Parts: sequence; structure tokens; C-alpha cells
Amino acid sequence: MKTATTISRVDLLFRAFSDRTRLRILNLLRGGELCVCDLVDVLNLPQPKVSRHLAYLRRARLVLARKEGLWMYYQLAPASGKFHARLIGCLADCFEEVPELRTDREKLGRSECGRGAKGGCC
Amino acid sequence: MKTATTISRVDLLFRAFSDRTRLRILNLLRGGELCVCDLVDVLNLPQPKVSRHLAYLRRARLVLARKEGLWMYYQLAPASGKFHARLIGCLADCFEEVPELRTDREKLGRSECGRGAKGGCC
DNA sequence: CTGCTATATTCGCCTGCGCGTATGAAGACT
DNA sequence: AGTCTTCATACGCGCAGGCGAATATAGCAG
Repeated sequence: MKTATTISRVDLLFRAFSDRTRLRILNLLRGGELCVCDLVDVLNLPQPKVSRHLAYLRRARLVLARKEGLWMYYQLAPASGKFHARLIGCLADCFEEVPELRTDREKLGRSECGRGAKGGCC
Repeated sequence: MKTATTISRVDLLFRAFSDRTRLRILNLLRGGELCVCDLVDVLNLPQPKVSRHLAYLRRARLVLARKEGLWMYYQLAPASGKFHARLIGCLADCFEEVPELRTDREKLGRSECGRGAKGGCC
């Protein structure tokens, strides 16, 4: 396909950010590593949907995945450049305009997920 | 349509940025007001394509249009919030990763467009 | 082995949107 | 009136990607 060369990393990153679900996932991962079931629980979305968006974020190299037993842990990937870093910084500003992001964080805080507690995440 | 309420301004802005042509247009407008024929000339793209993307940017309230005689002048809209401002700031960083943006600016500088010279813009 | 849990992927379906082409609308000039 | 220039929009096509539903895969526990 000819368009492969015209689609740059910048466009790819912007596209990755331009979806509500992915924005919510990235926002939650700012707090640290989480497994898929944590995300499903906090976002209250069907698991295949969350996994699909995680795959998208993985392809865009915005998140890193780590497998541990039965669980997959996801975390934000280290910024690959100034632009990538700036985009992650935008998440804090989205906060003000997308109330969902704040409530997600609160909901995550109330559950005991993502604290590295090895005794089962969900 | 039910999705109208779920598509927020944030998603809309990200989507507006996630296209190479629109990125180039926004980048050029950082230098000041330009008319459509300036953009067509510098970007070296078909006029309907440029107009279509300008319409998209107008709908996203990222640019403002002003009519003067036969010409339409476009400029960046003042930031509607912290997030919008930050996103515009991202353009400077994209610069490093999308070489086209730099060459566009150089090409614009060489032509005498956008200087407010009223004696015909193109 | 059989199941169970956690996660990923596939399958249709449908919408959004990018493209080239053609056309439309508005204003300036003669 | 007619014509030219500038810009916007409509049409048809094709592809990317979002969705729910179902299925596949992988690892643990009996």
C-alpha cells in the first residue's frame, strides 16, 4: 500500500489519541501499571473492546505490555521524542474538558488496583 | 445520532490534528493570516482538497475565516482553553518529526504571501 | 486430561472520512 | 449581459476503524 509511507508517526500518535476510550486508558495508565481487568473494571467497558484499544495503543508504541502469569500488565511507554512527551502532557489538560477522566481516576483510587499488590489484581 | 454527545471537543481536536494536510495548514497559519490560494500554492495541493480540510478545521473551530472581496483569509482561532493552546504548541514539536512542515515554512517565506500586501495575494 | 480465568483476535456490519472530479456560488471586471 | 477568478460543496468510490458477538489462545488448578 502506497499510503504507508505518507502516514507518519505524528499522524499515528494523534489518531491514537483521538478516541475517547483510548484517552481514558492512557489517563489511567498515568497512575502506573495496570492489568486489563483493572481497566475493564474501572472503565466499565466490555473486555474485548478494552483489549482492542490496547492493541491499537501497543501498535502505536504508546504503551508497553508485560505478561505475568495469567495477567497482562500495561504501562505508558517512555516518550520517544519531544512530541510524544508533549502529547502525554496534554492528558493533564484534557482532564478539565473531559470529566470522565477525573471520575475514572477517582474510581481507580477507590479500588485497590495498580498498587503492585501481587495477591490478585481484581 | 446518539454518538453526537459522546464525541467531545477533545476528540474532535485530536482528530482534526491527525491528518497530514491539516497539520501542514495549521503550521502555515502559525505565521499569520493566509488566503486559500496561498495555501494551495505553498502546499502544492488541489484547491478542493485544501478547502475541504479548511472546512473541517473551521467546524472544529481551529481556524477563523474572513472574506475580503474575492479572497477568503484564514487564521488560527484564539485558543478556547488550556488544552487547545497546548495542542497548538505541539505543532512546534511536530516540526522535528515531519520535515514537510519546515520546508512549507521556507517556501512560504520565499513567496511574498501573507504579508498583508493587498495588491493580490497570489 | 478437564475445566476455569484472563486476555486476544476474528467476523460482519456500519459509519466516518479522504480522495479526485465536477459543479456551484459569489464577486470583480468589461 | 458575459466572463474570469476564487473558493466551497456535492457526488461516488474506497479504505480505516469503531462496535458487539463469538471464538481462540494461554496459563493455572484440580
